[in-house]
Order: sequence, then structure tokens, then C-alpha cells
Amino acid sequence: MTVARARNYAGLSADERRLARRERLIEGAIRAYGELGYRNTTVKAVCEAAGLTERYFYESFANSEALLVAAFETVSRRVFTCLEDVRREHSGTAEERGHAVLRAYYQILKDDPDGARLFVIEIARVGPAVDAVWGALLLQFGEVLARMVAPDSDIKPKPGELVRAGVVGGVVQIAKEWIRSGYARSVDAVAADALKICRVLAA
Amino acid sequence: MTVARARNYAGLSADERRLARRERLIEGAIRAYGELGYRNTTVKAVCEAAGLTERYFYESFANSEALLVAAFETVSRRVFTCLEDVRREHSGTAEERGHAVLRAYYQILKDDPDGARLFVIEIARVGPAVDAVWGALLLQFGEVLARMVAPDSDIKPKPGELVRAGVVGGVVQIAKEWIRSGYARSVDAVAADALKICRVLAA
DNA sequence: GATTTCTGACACGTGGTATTGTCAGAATAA
DNA sequence: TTATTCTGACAATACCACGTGTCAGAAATC
Repeated sequence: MTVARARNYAGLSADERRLARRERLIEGAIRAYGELGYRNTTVKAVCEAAGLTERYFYESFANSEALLVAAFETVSRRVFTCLEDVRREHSGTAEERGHAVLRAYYQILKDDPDGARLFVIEIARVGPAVDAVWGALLLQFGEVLARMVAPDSDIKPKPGELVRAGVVGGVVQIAKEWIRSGYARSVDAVAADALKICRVLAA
Repeated sequence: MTVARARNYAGLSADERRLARRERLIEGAIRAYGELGYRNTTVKAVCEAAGLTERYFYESFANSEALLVAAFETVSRRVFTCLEDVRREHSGTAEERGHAVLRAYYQILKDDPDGARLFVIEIARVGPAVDAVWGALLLQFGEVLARMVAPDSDIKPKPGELVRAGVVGGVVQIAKEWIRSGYARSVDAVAADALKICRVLAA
């Protein structure tokens, strides 16, 4: 019985290599889900997109849903980081700021169609665990939208939870339709439409 | 080779019996989907809920999705008939009429939780064919909402397609959240929240 | 160069459901 | 009553993808 000593390959430790494969799987998953949809994407297909074999899938993820969640959170992090930056660094009226944040949101979706499909469409209704992640994100998104249109020095009575949920649902539905149309209209026009709905939060 | 002559059973012709079984399957499906969710509902489970065996499932439906669509359309017909009645027979301002229609919508969802879950939640993201049905319904719903808040004698520039889609998405999202909460708030309060979003269509 | 660890390809077993097939018995008509 | 059609229960098969196991060869250390 020899104890396995971790050995460097290509200058990387075993842990580093494992992590690198994990990242490749996530990126492969984003692409594969974008092309085929999560439902039609087998473990095998993801691994092929990542240039790895099934063996390594189970090294990093317990099952397909775990990878889906990881891929979703990767995209989610990118989006929210961007939105928060725009919101924080924007100097202007609440109206202008709202438009800027929404523009950023839809711009990201346009720039990365695969990620967009995963982030907006494929994530929904996969199973209880994934749905919980999606639900949490909708809440977070609601927070962003609410602060986005709130006048800076304003502590007003919160709009009801349901109204906020409804606004988020509207903004996301617009994204879905826009994606389905092949990004037919301009980012600016779409953001303007979405802003109309978001104004409900400021009233 | 004897030609099968249709024989009456329980006073019903072969066609009548077949149709009756079809109805039972649909009602069983609404209940089963409501309890278990479409994904977790096997053909066997539907048949048990209907008091029939698998044999009769394939007599009326090619596959699970076909039954799902049939069940959805059954519920859909009930809902739209009701909404149209309310809208048509309501005399009052656009504002009042809008509130009345929305109240009717959410009241139906509350009165039939199984149907509601199917109509609002379970139908989404099952597959391309079913998604098409769902997409068509959202359009139809958008029409109803638009006419609902439109001042009677008014032909104004249509709000953009995306805005309408967004409003529908908002109303439906509110329904989802409300259902998930176990119908925590009153129908009236929910309808009022939804109306806030629908007003975007009138602006 | 010898040895050990890592990698990638592939094949097999597994589980669960859809779908079809069979058949005995119940209900009906003659 | 007798023959025929319908009904419901159950068995058999098909199928699909997951998840695991095996193994030869590549890449590294000594």
C-alpha cells in the first residue's frame, strides 16, 4: 500500500488541476445548455463541450443539477456585479439610473446569448433544489430594481412583496420574449419598456 | 372475421364511453398534477386518479404531454370564459373593470388550487409543444388585460408588444408567489397589486 | 530508464417509466 | 342460455441516461 502523493502536472497541483477541470465543465455547460437546453443536455454532452470525459464530471459535481446550479451562479455573479457597479457609480436622477441599470442588464443578456438562456430560461422549473436557487435570485433582483428606482434620499413605505415580485416577473418576461425574438429590438428600447414597469415600484 | 358491432354499455355508445373516459382522465390529471406536479406524475398515477388503467390512457392520448395540454386547455377555457364574462358585463370605469377582472382571475385560482397549479405553474417548460401552448395563452391573456384597462371609447397607440408581455409576466408572477404563499393575502389585495402593474398598459 | 501517478476512452450494470400485449371475467344482446 | 363484445388487471418489452468500473497509455518523479 503506497500512499498516493499528489504530483504536479503541467506545473499545477492536483487541486489546481481539479479546479481547472471544474471551471472547464462550467464553461462547457453554459455553452451546451445554451445550444441544446438543459433538458436535452446529457452529462456526456457537457463533458464533450468541456473536452473532458464523464469520469471528471463526477469528480466535481454530484449530478447534473449541481452543475446547473454552479453554472447559473457563475453567470449570476457576473450579472449582479455589473448591475451593482452601474447602480452605485451612476450619478443622476433615479429615472436615469434606473434606465442605466436596465440597459446594463439587457446588454449583458445580448452579449452572451448562451449565458442569457441559462440565466433567464433554462434555470426555471428543473427541480425543487434548483427552483429554490431561482427563487432566491428573483428576490435579490427585486432588491436591485427597488433600490434602482428609489430616489436617493428616500425611505418610503416599501411596496408590497407581491408588487415587487410582479415587477421582477415583468422584467424577466420581457427578457424572455426579447431573447425568443432573437434580440429584435435595441437594448435601449427594451430597457425603456422595462422601466415603464419598474416605475410601479417608485409610485 | 367478424366485424365488431359497437355495443351499448350502461346505456352509452362506444363513442360516448370513450369520451367519458377521456373526461375522467382529464379531471384525474388535473388532480394528480396538482398534488404531485406534472414531472412526478406517471401515466399510472393519472390512471389511478381517474379510476382507469393504462390501457385507456393510450386510447385517448398519444402521450403524457397530450394529456397535459388537454387538461390545461380545459382549465384555460373555464378561466377565459369567466374573465370575458366579467369584462363584458361590467359597467363602470376602466379602473373598476380592471379590478373586477383581476379579482375574478385570482378568485378562480384560489377556488381551484389544483387547476391553478396546472394553469400557472406546471404548464411551463415541459417541452417545445407544450411551451407553444403556454406562449399562445400568454398572448391571449395580454389581449384580455389590455382591453380590460382600456377606456371604452378609446383607440390609442398600442403599447409595445414587450410592454404587454411584461405586464402579463408580472400578473402571472404575482399569481405564482401568491400560490406559493398558500394564498396568504386576500383576493382583493392581490388584485389591487396586480392592477398597479396593469395600469402601465393604460398610460 | 524504471516506477508510479494521472488521464482519457469506453463498456457495463442499474433503475425507472412508457408503451404494448395477453387474458380471464363481466356485461350485453340474441 | 349462449355467444360476443367490452373491461380491467397484470406481464413483458423497450428504452434512455446515469453513474461506476476497468484499463492501457501518457506524464511525471526518482
